[in-house]
Amino acid sequence: MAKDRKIDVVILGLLSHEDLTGYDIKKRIDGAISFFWKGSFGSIYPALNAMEQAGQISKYEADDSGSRKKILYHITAKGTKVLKRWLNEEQASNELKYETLLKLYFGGVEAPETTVHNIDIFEENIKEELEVLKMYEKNLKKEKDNSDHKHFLLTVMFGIETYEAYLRWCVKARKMLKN
Amino acid sequence: MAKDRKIDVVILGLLSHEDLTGYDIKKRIDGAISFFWKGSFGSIYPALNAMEQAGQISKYEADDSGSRKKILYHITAKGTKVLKRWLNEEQASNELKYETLLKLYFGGVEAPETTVHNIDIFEENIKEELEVLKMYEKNLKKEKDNSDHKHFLLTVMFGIETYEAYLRWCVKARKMLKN
DNA sequence: ATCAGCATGTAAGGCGTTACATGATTCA
DNA sequence: TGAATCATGTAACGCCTTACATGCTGAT
Repeated sequence: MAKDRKIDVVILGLLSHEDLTGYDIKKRIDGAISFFWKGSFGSIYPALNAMEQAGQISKYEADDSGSRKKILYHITAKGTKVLKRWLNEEQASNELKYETLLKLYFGGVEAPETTVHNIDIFEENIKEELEVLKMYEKNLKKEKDNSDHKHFLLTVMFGIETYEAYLRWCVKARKMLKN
Repeated sequence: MAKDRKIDVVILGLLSHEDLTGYDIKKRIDGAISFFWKGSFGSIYPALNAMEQAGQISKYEADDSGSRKKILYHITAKGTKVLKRWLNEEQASNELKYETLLKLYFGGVEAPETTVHNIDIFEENIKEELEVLKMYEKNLKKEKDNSDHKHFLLTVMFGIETYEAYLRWCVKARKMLKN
């Protein structure tokens, strides 16, 4: 794996469940993963080529009843090893980049209403995202508990727990700003 | 401000309170801000030059009782305008990049103990950081409540609220993984 | 004397986004 | 017929980190 290119393990992780096209991978990333990780086509396709060169994944064209070209990727034994090695590494970088908090921190140079307004917007967005996560949770709880679903559910629960904490904080913060 | 270079507003925000050297700015970023924003010398010094060229900040050498060179930066009226404009922009990018959650999401390919171990490590780190935040909170609550301290306190409270949510989740998650 | 911390900066290079370019298929 | 979605990729460019380079100051 290229030193710090984490998109690699995202791809390997997704391919460990099923063969996918680059386009599929993008869709998966935009789904339940999106709240803690992002990825664009501009990073996915080059990574797929590099990883195939490195022998971590293999590609084949879908013999899908004629029609258009569609390149499916499959994880190799080498790729699985890379994925497992990463899972067993202790260090993990966890970073928050919250512009809302930055605006809050420096909010003293403007009127309190400005800060309150920024909190309102943040709250709106979080409420929307929370709804989405709760929908994911509902769907995951319906399914029979195989090992993978349990893991997916845990990340969703993480999201719900933290977003609810955010919302509690919004209420407190507004109260404090209005004295 | 260069289109997406957010370090600019961090610098402007810090300079809106007091004149600082590049080195000071780095220290401030590594303090209470660090849990929701990062910045290195390699981004700070070039940004300072660019912003001075743009007239958002001005520099002068400290006439500080002889001794070594020390360049202090001061925010200009133009810089203040940029800062305020940013504070009043509605859009704000808030992103989480949590490798721990990625490892959790793909944890199904390894033994549950691996995932539990990753959660343990995460929990340890959060506990440590929570202690630091609580110390900040204690200090901020001691100080007389001027407008700035209120804003600083709110970001710290955000951190505490979310970190406590993380810790609650850790307990739940471990329980679920051990059945 | 030596080491940690103060202080400023540059260079290389990686990562990733946005925008562009292209074209097929499906559905209304 | 036209729009949305499927599908693959490239190019330009910007941001930022890491590592390097340099030297002073203050404390032990």
